[in-house]
Amino acid sequence: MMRKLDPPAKNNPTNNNINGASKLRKGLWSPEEDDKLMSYMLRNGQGCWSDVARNAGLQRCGKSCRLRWINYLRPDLKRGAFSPKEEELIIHLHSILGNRWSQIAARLPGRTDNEIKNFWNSTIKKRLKNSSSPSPNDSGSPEPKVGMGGLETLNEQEIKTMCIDSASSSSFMQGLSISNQYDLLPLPDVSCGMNNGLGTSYFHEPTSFPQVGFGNGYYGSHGMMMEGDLVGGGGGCELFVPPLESTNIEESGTSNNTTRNISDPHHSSNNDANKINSDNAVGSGIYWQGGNMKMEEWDFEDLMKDVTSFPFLDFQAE
DNA sequence: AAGCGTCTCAACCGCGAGCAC
DNA sequence: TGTGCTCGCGGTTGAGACGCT
Repeated sequence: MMRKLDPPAKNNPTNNNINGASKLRKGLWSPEEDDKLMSYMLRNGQGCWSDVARNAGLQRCGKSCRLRWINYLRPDLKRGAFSPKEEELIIHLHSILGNRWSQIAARLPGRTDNEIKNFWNSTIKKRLKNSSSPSPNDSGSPEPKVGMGGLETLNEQEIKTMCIDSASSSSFMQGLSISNQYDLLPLPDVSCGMNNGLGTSYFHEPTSFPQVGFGNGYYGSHGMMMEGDLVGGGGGCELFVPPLESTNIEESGTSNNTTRNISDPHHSSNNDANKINSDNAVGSGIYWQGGNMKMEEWDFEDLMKDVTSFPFLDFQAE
């Protein structure tokens, strides 16, 4: 459902202050603002959001720009209703993760945490409430419970495919960020994703993102950096299974202190770019979903250990 | 057609974490 | 160590769409 733009000065009093340097706009975004933000992001990629707001000529706070980009403008966003499979996956992931919407969104291609949160609160929550089996986790506690989401209707391959899609989608910003920061560098080699047989299932929507290379999102100085298991045969990168955030960094890499969030402007929007690449080139670096690697690895991993009936979890960190 | 209640979802708010100085 | 800045997250709000009477 698309909203109309705010009527002038009704619910958006700051509209009248659009020319006031100290007054920031609030409320719905106009198409012009969207254009500004979109073109800025396409040209420059993600950096410090307050700089984005300033440099793009927007009378918005950086936070608002970030939200708008992430939830609406990002080219890899999928639009439209949730498919039954997505729904099932959401239910299941929620049963594991609780209200960790960003974690759930990381596993759904082209979906945002906000979108999933809204969907849950408006649709699933109600449905589960009305059904005979109440929500397993309405309280938000990540208490592991399995088998209530009907996920058994998904076969293993379907689930894996969904997660693969998720990997490409959720790591979009990394590719964007890096390619921007490395303006002087060649575009990341995304041949793995784009030219090497990953096919349409990898990219839900063909992107029209001209200058920004992204694919699997795991880039290193030699083209890509991947963490997780490659499954399937031939072609090298035919299927990429993203690691769950619970992946144990120490176990996966050769170093436990080289992990860096490359989408983090504090780390990546400066001349360290090359250093990041070289420091973390293939073999040691693990980049996954904007630095969420640290996110409560302990408890999520514990939780995941308890979940045995969910096929796609088989490929989680060992 | 009008009124009203419900639903959806974009956007805001507040908080905590990480980082630089 | 303290302070300030920025980011990211989850919770909440509220306008508009929708459906029912």
